[in-house]
Amino acid sequence: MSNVATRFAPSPTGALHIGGVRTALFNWLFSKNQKGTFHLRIEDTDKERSKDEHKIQIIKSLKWLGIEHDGDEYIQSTKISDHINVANELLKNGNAYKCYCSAEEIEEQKKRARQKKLPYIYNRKWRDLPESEAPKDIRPVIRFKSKIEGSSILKDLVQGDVEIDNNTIEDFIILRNDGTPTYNLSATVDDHQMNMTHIIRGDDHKINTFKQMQIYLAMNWELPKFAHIPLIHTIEGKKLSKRDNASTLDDYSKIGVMPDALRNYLLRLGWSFEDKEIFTLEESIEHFNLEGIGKSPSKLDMSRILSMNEHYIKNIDENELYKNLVEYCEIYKEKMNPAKEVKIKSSLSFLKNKAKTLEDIYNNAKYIISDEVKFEDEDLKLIDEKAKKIIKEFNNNLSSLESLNKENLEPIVNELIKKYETNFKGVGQPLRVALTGSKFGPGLYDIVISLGKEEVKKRLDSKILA
RNA sequence: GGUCCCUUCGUCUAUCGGUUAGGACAGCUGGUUUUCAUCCUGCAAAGGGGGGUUCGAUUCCCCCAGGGACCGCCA
Repeated sequence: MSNVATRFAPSPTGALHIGGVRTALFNWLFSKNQKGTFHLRIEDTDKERSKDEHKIQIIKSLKWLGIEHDGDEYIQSTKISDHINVANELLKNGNAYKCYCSAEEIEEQKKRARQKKLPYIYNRKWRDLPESEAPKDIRPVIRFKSKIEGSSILKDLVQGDVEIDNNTIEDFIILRNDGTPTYNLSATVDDHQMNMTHIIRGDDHKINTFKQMQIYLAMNWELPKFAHIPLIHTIEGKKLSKRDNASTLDDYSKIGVMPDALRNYLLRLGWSFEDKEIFTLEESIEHFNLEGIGKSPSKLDMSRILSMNEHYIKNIDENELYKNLVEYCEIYKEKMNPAKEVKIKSSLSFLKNKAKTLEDIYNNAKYIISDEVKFEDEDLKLIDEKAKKIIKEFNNNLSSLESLNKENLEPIVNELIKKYETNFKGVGQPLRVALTGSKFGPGLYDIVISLGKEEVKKRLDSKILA
């Protein structure tokens, strides 16, 4: 095992976001490719918004996708005293200072900056003021003494060298006036304590990285390597946010996108390996690298997700597909009766032909899953007097058959077509509706054969068709 | 507004100075077909603009334009 260690650090404030899923995937793949470890850190220090149920949901979602973290999850809120200790140490070694500015004073500065159309940056008032001048009635925050002169370079594994003037980074707060640490401090201390070697995260963290690098430097800690991956955009080209629909993992699982398909789609969103499109889990681990990550943001494309899913539906082992279907139905539709397993499994070959999602397969298979045929008024209209005769005659002709197969069903249907001077649709559609309650669905012969002679007769004998 | 990042078919992308700019999804033809699909043919579709460097730029450099991210005592 190498010493490569990566992490995914979500805050448990909601359902797992699709952008977060991809970040987790990239971190996980990179560590696995490097024979390293992947860790999960729960950043639950925002007590207001953090919920245990979200944490559980996040872990479950990652597992659903095939991502499991090594070791226990690291709970940030349990490490707060460590963060505070580091803040005090920074205070002691002169890399941080107490700032006694009131909230009003800061607000005033921001307002003035806005008016002058200048960027707001804290004016570093207390950076050099002596403690003796501190007002008694204000509890100070602790600010990091950020570099003013020169510039810093981030050697980013995806973006290359990024240089920024140090004076554009303000003296950011590391400890609030209630004594709690802020994000940049906590994240840095945690990453160091967790011995992270590679920080792979969204582009939106780049400025944070410049702040965090300074903390590493001030503490004399070894710097991890950073890789900032471009964000996922909506079709309009904006950062995908929780407010956008179809932005969480659940949005996809609930319509019947399979984990492997989503994993494969996300893998290829912003990453490529030659012209290869389809990657098994093993292949993705084998080939994943940071070099293959593109620099430009990419848009989420539903039709690609669906066609990827369709590809998996058509190509994976049918036992595997059935497992996915059962799991899906249990969560989002209805629990499948185990007695139907054989029938559904053997019908999968044609049920899946018309499906882009597990939901489609479920809909196609409804006539098997449910013993009762429900009719829509609209469809019932198709069953006119002529249709009833056809159905009856078909039903009678069935009796003479030893077994059901396409070869012996076809002549019966063809004869009916001739006799009633119609086309296949004229015979097939009423029969399909009679047997399944729907105009759409698998081919007629597939339906009849899969139902079996007895069940077909039972359904065609229904009073509603008489 | 400041800082930083990005820019190849509608979308995801390949190309690491010389290609008829390739693939995939979507789209559109045609064929098979038993509705809807599947499947198979084929077609159409791209280097934001302007300067350099070079015998030669999508590729290297600069400028512009457009888009994006960040600018919390949230994470």
